[in-house]
Amino acid sequence: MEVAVKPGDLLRQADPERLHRIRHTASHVMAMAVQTLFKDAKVTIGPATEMGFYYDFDRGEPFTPQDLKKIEKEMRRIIKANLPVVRQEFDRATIRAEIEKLKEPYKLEILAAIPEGEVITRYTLGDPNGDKPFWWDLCAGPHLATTGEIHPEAFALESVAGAYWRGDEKNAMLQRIYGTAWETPEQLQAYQQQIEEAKRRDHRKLGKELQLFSIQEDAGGGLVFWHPRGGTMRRLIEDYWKDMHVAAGYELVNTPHVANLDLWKISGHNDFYRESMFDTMEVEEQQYQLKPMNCPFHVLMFKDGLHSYRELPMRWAELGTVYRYERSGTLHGLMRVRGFTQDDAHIFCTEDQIASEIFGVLNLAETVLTTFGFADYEVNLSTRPEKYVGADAIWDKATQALRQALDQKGWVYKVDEGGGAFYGPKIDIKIEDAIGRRWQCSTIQLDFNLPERFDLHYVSEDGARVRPIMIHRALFGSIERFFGILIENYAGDFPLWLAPAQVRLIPVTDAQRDFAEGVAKQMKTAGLRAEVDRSGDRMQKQIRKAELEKIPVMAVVGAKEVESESLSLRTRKTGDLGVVLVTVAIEKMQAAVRNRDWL
RNA sequence: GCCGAUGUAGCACAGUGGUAGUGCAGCCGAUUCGUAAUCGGCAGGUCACGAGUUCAAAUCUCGUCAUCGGCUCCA
Repeated sequence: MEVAVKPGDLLRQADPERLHRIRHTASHVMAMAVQTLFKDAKVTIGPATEMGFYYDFDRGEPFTPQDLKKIEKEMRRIIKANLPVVRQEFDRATIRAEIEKLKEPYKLEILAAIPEGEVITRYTLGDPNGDKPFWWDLCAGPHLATTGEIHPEAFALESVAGAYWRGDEKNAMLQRIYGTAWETPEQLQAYQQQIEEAKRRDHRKLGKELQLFSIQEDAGGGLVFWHPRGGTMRRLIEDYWKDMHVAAGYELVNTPHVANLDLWKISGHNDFYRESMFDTMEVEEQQYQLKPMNCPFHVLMFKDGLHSYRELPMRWAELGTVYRYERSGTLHGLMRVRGFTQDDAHIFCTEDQIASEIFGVLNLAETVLTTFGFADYEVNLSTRPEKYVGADAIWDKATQALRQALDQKGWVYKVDEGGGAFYGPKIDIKIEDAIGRRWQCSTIQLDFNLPERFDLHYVSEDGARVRPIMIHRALFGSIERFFGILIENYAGDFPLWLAPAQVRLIPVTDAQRDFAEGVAKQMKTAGLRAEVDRSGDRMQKQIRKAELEKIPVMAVVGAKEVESESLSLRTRKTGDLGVVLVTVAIEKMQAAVRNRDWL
């Protein structure tokens, strides 16, 4: 189901610079409106965002949806009054006195945070000397020239939410009001359409409707149940993943879900990752830990035996299920859960092998992601942070190797200087879905820490014991999350090879039931997932049900079809395909599955 | 975890102090039908859970759990 007008196209026409001014000014207009209506509200900050703006207020009571309507109305009044927006420069002492007059404690904090020597500016709405309304905020700008430049029908207040002052949960909880603003009402509409589209694709909604998975209160939050249809899809995804990895020179391994806490002490996780771990459990007076990561297990396996340089690189892959404590408020469908399966792999190699191994991972990532319809990536390389372990020389060499691999791949990438983990540099890949949202899935991370902590080594050509390089990588990130992204990307309309039920056989009357069952059996033998509608409903109803279940192919069987050993095919993608022989229908579907295409 | 909202049948929702309702789905019966809903009947809920207020609680209060929108964090 394609959207008639692609909202994204309309939104891309917008001028980013002007949008920024509109939103920033809208946030000031909102703050003015709030302080007009609610005298006790203290202002804090109110920036423009990617899709709109927000402003945080300190106020005893939270705002209600009714308040938002009032605020919107007041904003329209301010816009219609067409107040001038004036930038004024101030010296620190004068502006401090002005802020003190207004009794705005947060603004004083903001002022104190402005470095010496920087120009201090305020923006006023309205004329300070006239009798028109007047309001101002300490702000770097930029803004529109007048409030009237905001189109009164191209903005909307969206929601209220709590937010911490300066994003720190130790600070006071402020009341944030989110809004959106655009150049034209058409753009606003397109934006709202896009939100509707995202809602339509919501994996939580589709997951329930299509009976793919559930998360059950009785079991606890963040724990996923894969129902038969979702389970079928997971099997397909995992089988594909395994085949690709074996083909790419990986070996598949399996490791336990719990281990002695001592292991996590050696790995360091018990210190720096404790707050994300489930509590320990006691077994025969020993402490055991549910695993939050797979890496220490693979390290232990590497340690179990002496390795020659001739064995390297060793590539060990595992669909490893890990458990992490996530705070209840952060759980979100499949995207953020407490138990999930990483498509993990660890590569142990020599320093000289880094570049070629990374290149191999990039190629594999591209192959795998493209298969699921993701061909556009945003790639980031993160380099050495302030605090780190490992020698400078190896950091430099490794970072250089990552660059070399990316250049060889020919991918455009951004460098996040100092954004790497303390134990090594990394490459992150974000994929873009069908409606332009970006998701971080793949990550490739060098680790100079674990080999050191576990004292890993291999025997080199000259008989010396050498520390191997450890590369940690995941392509999907987590199967659960990737599945959620897949559902939203395809809006539940999966390509034939992934669809949990590929073809629904629809007998026109009960007289065709046996024939349909026979065809279904034939299809199953041919490796297709076929089902017969045994409800006895009218054909129209059967078609409707299959459409709502988003089954890609419907095969209607009436008296004529039985007579000619054929099927009347109808697909979700292209509609009526006409009558074809059963054998031909099977071949067509098999071909579509092979090509990972729709029918 | 924090701020706010929500939790009624498998699903979508109505019900604001007086014994719990509608549609779809399910089951039974009739219908045997040609590309998105045939008709009739039946059954299904200690109103998330626990406490309290009240003669009386889905409805009011408190607590717990879960979900939703954010904050923070992240696969």
